[in-house]
Amino acid sequence: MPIVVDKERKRSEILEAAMAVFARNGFHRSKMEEVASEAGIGKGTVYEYFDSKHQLLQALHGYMLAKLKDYYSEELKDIEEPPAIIRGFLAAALASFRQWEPFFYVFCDVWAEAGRLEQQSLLRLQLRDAYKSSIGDLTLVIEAGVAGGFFDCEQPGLAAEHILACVDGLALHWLYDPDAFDLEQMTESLTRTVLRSLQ
Amino acid sequence: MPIVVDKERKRSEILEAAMAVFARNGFHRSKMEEVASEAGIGKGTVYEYFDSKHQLLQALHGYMLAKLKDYYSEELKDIEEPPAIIRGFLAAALASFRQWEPFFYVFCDVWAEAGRLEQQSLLRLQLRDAYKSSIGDLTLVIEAGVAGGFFDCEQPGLAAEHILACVDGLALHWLYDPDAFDLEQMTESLTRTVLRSLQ
DNA sequence: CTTTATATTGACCGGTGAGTCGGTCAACTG
DNA sequence: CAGTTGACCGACTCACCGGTCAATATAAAG
Repeated sequence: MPIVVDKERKRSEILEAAMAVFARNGFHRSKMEEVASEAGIGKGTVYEYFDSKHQLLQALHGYMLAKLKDYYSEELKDIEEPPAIIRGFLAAALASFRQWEPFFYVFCDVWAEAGRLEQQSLLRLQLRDAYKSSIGDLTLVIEAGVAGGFFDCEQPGLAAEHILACVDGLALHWLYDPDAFDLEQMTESLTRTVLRSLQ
Repeated sequence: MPIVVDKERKRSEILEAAMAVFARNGFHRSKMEEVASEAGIGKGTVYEYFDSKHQLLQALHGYMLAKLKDYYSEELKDIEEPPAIIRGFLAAALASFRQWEPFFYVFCDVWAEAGRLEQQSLLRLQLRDAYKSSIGDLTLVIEAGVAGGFFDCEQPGLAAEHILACVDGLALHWLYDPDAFDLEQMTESLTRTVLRSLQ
């Protein structure tokens, strides 16, 4: 057996490179050539790891979702009370805009892309699963808050959707006008608005 | 003078065709050829009216913003009380998802595109202006509500941003999972959430 | 009908970039 | 060392599409 390579490691390197390039130029303007050179390898090698440009985007999306999920788990792991979890979630979400900026550029491409694909395309399924799972988690937190007497909310599932939509919408705004966006102030005021809407 | 054509009318026809095609395929996958045939004219003619594909997108974006603005004015023109205006705005916004679906597909492309352009590019400026103007209008409504004793809100500007972000985020979700989206129920619950957050 | 100014067109050009493939080389084996 | 395997590469192919422009069509004017 010749040459032992850490396939998994190189795969990640390509994904990181793709993230940087896609975030910079947008998916459609990015060339596989550039992804390769960003990763410090030849174009042909990229095709050893991914079948096509589209499949690279899918893989990248999955990779990003997993990373984001880990990030949230880490940020929220020691928090117990529902209001504090909501507060922590919003703070983590908005903080992630700055810290993981490239993610959101790519997400925006994925959103635009996914809407045009078959209902059953992997990208769409990934998006839906991630969305449903976030909604589910948030809903549980709100329900716990209601049970604990912290909140008053008749439809926790819908409230969760509103909260998530708000965060996604703010991410969108951040992308095209980051300078007009005061993250600290926004975090504080958003927390107040959300908690107030849950009473 | 030979051949008199209604330039303005044909321009609109091309814009409507572009909207349909861009919404269907996404901006980057759309061909100028297809826009032309959708409009029932030759490719060359499109270039009599627009300098380039990118400029066509810019023009389309301006056209869409103007239409949306008219739509909102019309929907809200006879409403006086701030809570009713908020209610009407949310209803109109969500209803527009279904009614003007192609708009939002194109908006998503514009969002993804604009983030990669120069700060001073027309597309970004258009987006910013539209956003600021919507925020301004909403802020005035909230302030009027506070003055009239309907609302209690310390930072109307930020509350307005939250509301708009929520609507944009829901639009995004609608795009990739329209079936999971119950517009009527969402309108009602969103109105309740928003009004409650304003007390 | 001829002239003239304008409107329209689509064949064509040139640049581009996704994906391929034959060749190279490093590492391991016996 | 000779042989084998498979990771890596980048020059190449080829379909594609944005944009151009010479040719054509149209309609008003004379």
